[in-house]
Amino acid sequence: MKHTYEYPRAALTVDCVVLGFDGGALQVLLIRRGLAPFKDHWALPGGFVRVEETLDDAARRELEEETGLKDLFLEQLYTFGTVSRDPRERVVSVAYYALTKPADHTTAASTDAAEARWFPVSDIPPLAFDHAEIFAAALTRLRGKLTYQPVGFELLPPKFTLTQLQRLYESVLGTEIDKRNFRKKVLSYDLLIPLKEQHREGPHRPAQLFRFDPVKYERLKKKGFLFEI
Amino acid sequence: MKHTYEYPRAALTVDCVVLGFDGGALQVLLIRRGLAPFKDHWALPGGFVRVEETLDDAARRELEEETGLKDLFLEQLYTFGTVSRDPRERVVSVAYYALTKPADHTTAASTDAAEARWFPVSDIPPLAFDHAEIFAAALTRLRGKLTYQPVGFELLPPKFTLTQLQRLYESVLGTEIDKRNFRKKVLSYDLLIPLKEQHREGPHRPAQLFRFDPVKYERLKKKGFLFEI
DNA sequence: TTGACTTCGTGTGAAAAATACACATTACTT
DNA sequence: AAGTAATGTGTATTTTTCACACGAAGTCAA
Repeated sequence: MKHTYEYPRAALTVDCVVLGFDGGALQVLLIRRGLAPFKDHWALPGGFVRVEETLDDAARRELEEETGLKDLFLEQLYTFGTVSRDPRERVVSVAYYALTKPADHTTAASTDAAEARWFPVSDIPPLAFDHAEIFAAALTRLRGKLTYQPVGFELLPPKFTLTQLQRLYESVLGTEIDKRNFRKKVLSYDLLIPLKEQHREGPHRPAQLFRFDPVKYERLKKKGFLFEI
Repeated sequence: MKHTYEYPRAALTVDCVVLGFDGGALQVLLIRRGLAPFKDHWALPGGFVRVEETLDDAARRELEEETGLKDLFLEQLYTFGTVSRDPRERVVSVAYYALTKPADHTTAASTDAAEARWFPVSDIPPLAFDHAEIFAAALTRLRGKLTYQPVGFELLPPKFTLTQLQRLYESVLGTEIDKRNFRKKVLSYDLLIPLKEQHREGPHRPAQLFRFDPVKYERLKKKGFLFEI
């Protein structure tokens, strides 16, 4: 069936920058394109927006179809509308970025329709279309967001140690942070709940596990609270 | 001429939230719709994106066509893609927000194709489509941006007094700021150049005029500088 | 069992930044 | 010349940020 309009229309797509943290470095999930243009190049997962679904729905659908990931933190980033960003025709892409917890990673790896792979953000291959630009925007956004909103927890498992949290901040922001000052600060917000469990690993003192308290955060946010590191 | 595609496509529009400051309150520029749907309702200026122009270009073109404003600070805000936001058909709108200096205001008033009017943001009429939501997003963005980037100058004339700048911050952020502390802080950034002129008005001491130094700001920004109030 | 090793967990003092606060100055008006 | 109205300025206090070192708890191997 054909669809006809009085004026030419751009095609509308969504593209997702999926970020994860493996404990050491920030990673991004890329898929290898099976079709032209940019066949066999690495690209961000994404695809066309259907006419009866919202943009958010489209992003979640494409993400699940192409990577198997679902129920993750997802936020609109920016809309890219350069005229020739797609060599075939005018395509406007609404970019999203998503944050995944390590538990989700395996899910992603298993559901391999097209090839999907994690790359450390410091070392990614050339990307199709203007995806390098979109990726850079996502990274900038994450860095900005991390310093004034508690999104870091989206990248960690539900139970985590303060050292893991600090490593995450250090590796995303590219800075070194003093351990005592960092702990003092994050604990002062009273948003981390110490669990009865400890994290044992290696021949050394085990670490206290915490979980994030999103309910308390929502309450604080309504009063105009900012989570700053 | 007709344009046919294999799958149905959403129409793509831009909408602009144009904000101005008249010295007392923040204002938004609205136009009255001449056509259905929402005929005679107030709405944000905007219109369809042409297939051969970028999103930014479309926003600037529509703004000039509908309000006569050009060369203003313009930034993409968010893309609104709810399925039924337009009762006619699927329309996805890329929203922008723009900041105007008072000098531009008159230009806007004169170029009256459709009726355009400034409204204080605290008292706007019911808006067409989901424009109230877009407007709210723009206001939130401006408030956020004002506190960590020097965008306030985009809302003031090229030469302004520190009191005018303070009034702007107070009225956008909805807070009262101590005069001495405010002046100390903004001057400490060394981004305001005192002019040889003074602003005389009324039976009282005249005020020193300043202008913003965007060149110095760009230099500082590259070194990772944040303008915080 | 003891000592070596490794990461965890904690407090204080100094420096910098944010905040609270009041009055003389300058011009215009009558 | 006196009244009025907004401009312009400094200091003391509190809060926040920053720099910095060592004992505790566990594993492993001799």
